[in-house]
Amino acid sequence: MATKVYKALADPTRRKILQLLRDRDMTAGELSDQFPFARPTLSRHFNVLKNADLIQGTKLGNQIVYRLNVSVLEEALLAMMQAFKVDLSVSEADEEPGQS
Amino acid sequence: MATKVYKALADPTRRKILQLLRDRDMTAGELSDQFPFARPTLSRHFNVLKNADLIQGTKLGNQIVYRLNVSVLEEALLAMMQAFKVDLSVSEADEEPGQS
DNA sequence: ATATTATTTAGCTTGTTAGCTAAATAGAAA
DNA sequence: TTTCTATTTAGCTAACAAGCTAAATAATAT
Repeated sequence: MATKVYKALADPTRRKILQLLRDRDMTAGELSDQFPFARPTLSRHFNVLKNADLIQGTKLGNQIVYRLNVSVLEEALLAMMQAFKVDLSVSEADEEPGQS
Repeated sequence: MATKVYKALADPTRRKILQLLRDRDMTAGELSDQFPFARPTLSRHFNVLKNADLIQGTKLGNQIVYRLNVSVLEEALLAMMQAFKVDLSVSEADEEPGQS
């Protein structure tokens, strides 16, 4: 997975944007209203997320509707787990056999 | 989960350190030898990872042995998945019922 | 005590990031 | 066409991050 994704996730504002989009598509303005920052600031955050391919924007008349790229996010997290060899499977049936 | 962890993961050098420690504990020097950077640079990376509680260092005589905090890493990734409502469970048995 | 080795801390430099305001673009409404 | 609204782009500043070298610390070996 690209460093771009990790970098994109490193900012709390961007993480919250992703979480908001997890629930529904939102326009740039709607998203911006959730934050205490100026619009251009949010606009740049959108751009970072777009460059990481985590969201995509579609022009709809006057405004831009942003949508989460769910599959990209999922694959990113999966790749992360593989990179660190973290196994989050459910069953804990068998213990590692040790000398006892 | 704290922003510290996300920030710590945002740097490729630090990610590689974690991966190396995934296999075995290593001294600061051993780790440094894997990278084309000066020791003090690596030292600061160790510190960032320590502050995120992802690794821990133990003085052993002359040197410092770094060890991965596996459980912290695992919980971090789990929290990440929950934060983004990503479900990586195995079964894909049932499809979402759609109008057809 | 002195020197050697391993590591960190301090201080500097350069590049990046995240905030801001002002200006540009683009579509919708009048 | 003029105005209004939504959003982005441009350009600025301050803070942060990551690299470096030189110096400090701490343990080991001579």
